[in-house]
Amino acid sequence: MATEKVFHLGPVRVRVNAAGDDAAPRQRLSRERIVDVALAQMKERGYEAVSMRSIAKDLGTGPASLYAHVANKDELDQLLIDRVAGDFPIPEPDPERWDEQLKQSLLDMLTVYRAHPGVARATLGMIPTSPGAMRNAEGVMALCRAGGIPDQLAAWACDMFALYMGAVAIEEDVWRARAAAAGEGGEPLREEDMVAAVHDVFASLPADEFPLLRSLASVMTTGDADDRVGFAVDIMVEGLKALARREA
Amino acid sequence: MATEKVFHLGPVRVRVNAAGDDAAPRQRLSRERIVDVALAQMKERGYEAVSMRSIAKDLGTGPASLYAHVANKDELDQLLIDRVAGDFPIPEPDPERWDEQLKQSLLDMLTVYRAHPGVARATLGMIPTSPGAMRNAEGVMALCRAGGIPDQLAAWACDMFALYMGAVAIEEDVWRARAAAAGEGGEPLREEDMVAAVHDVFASLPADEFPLLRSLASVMTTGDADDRVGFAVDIMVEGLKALARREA
DNA sequence: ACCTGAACACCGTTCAAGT
DNA sequence: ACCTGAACACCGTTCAAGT
Repeated sequence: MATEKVFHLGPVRVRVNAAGDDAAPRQRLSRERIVDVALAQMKERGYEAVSMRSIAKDLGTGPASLYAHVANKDELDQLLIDRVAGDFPIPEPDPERWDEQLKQSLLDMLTVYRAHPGVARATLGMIPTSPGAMRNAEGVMALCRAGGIPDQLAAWACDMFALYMGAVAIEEDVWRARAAAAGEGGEPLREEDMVAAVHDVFASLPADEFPLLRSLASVMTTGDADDRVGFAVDIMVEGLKALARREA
Repeated sequence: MATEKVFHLGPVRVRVNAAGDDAAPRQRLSRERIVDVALAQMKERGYEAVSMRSIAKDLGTGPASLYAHVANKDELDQLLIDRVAGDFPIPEPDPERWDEQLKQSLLDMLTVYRAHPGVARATLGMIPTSPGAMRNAEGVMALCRAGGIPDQLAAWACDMFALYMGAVAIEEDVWRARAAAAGEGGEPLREEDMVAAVHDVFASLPADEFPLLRSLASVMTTGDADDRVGFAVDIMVEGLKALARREA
């Protein structure tokens, strides 16, 4: 509609992205702009809220227009992953402290996911062939080599690491979305309230059938997300070392 | 419509579930029957394919009718989990072989999920307060106690185990759904073909940026689902033992 | 109390038509 | 080649009305 050839319409030159545009900046569409909008919407309102239609609306067009640039929503999800996975940092392996480096790499994965809420959900069931995911896997394999981990163990560990860290990110995402949805018609529910609620569920379990959970209610609900993830990362890396020792 | 009071309509007694009914057995609705149909549909066609509407159709009614028995789809998902989680077997802890028992328990979780395809998807982001999940957690805690694992480690391990095993089940589910969808208009794609495809992706990576993945293409794609899960279970339990030793 | 039809506000995707 | 409007076949949920 608005082409670049329209000049001299009045006293001022018409600019395509004039500030008065009602949230519909008419540039040419592109995969890049579609991905930009999708990521922005996910960050703002969560994975579920992003649709072909919502993206199109923010771009000032209809959903059909997107299909000239992406085959379908699966491909769009793949593009989001590609974009985000490029942020994974990979360290130079140091045989003296490869295990600490590996733990840090895993935590970095989560940091990247957290910086792009919603994207982790798109990874479920995707075979991770994106360049970013590949670089990450190459980095993990290199660290394992530096630590003398047999290749087969390292390969399977790669798979496990990606699946677990992705699952954590997805779970956090679902939680955030739920909390936001609950807060839509009132104040958003606070994390400590939910923890307290879970604690009470444990504490009020029947003592005969659930003696441990009941008496350990506090222990079961101790620690925040970072504590739990830190523990899981420890378990995975220490477990990997233990298996490698056993194999040798 | 069809009530139990309709007798003597002809030579034979009218039975509510007469074989001639066109897939619409009109009994009274109930949470139980709704859950039955939902599970059956998930097993048949995967999580994505079951909706309030598809369930209602199989029950011979409209979607609105379901809302007299379940508050919404989230609650229905919770009911599915409750039903399935009841199948988790829990062993009597034996301090001599608690670790092997724990590994078996984790594999059992996956077996139950596999017997009810789609249900694992419903667990994402649910706080596992269902009786079945509770029994499972109690069982894991008891095994950890038998193994002398400190309570706090055991509690966090519970969380990690559930998240990882759920993630595996979900991933398998997504894969199955994708394979089935691809096979809708042709032959369903075989597992070995997909593995071969992934192998080729690794093998054709640029050698300068991905030396390890490229040369280890075979190692990266070795092993079936059970190999990978068995390895992960080993890592988690051995890692837990290692952390417990370090703490002592 | 339980069930229903019709409606509301959404989806992803396709397709003929426009420029 | 790129974009569009309109349509198709779906969603979850609500609500007034029926029995």
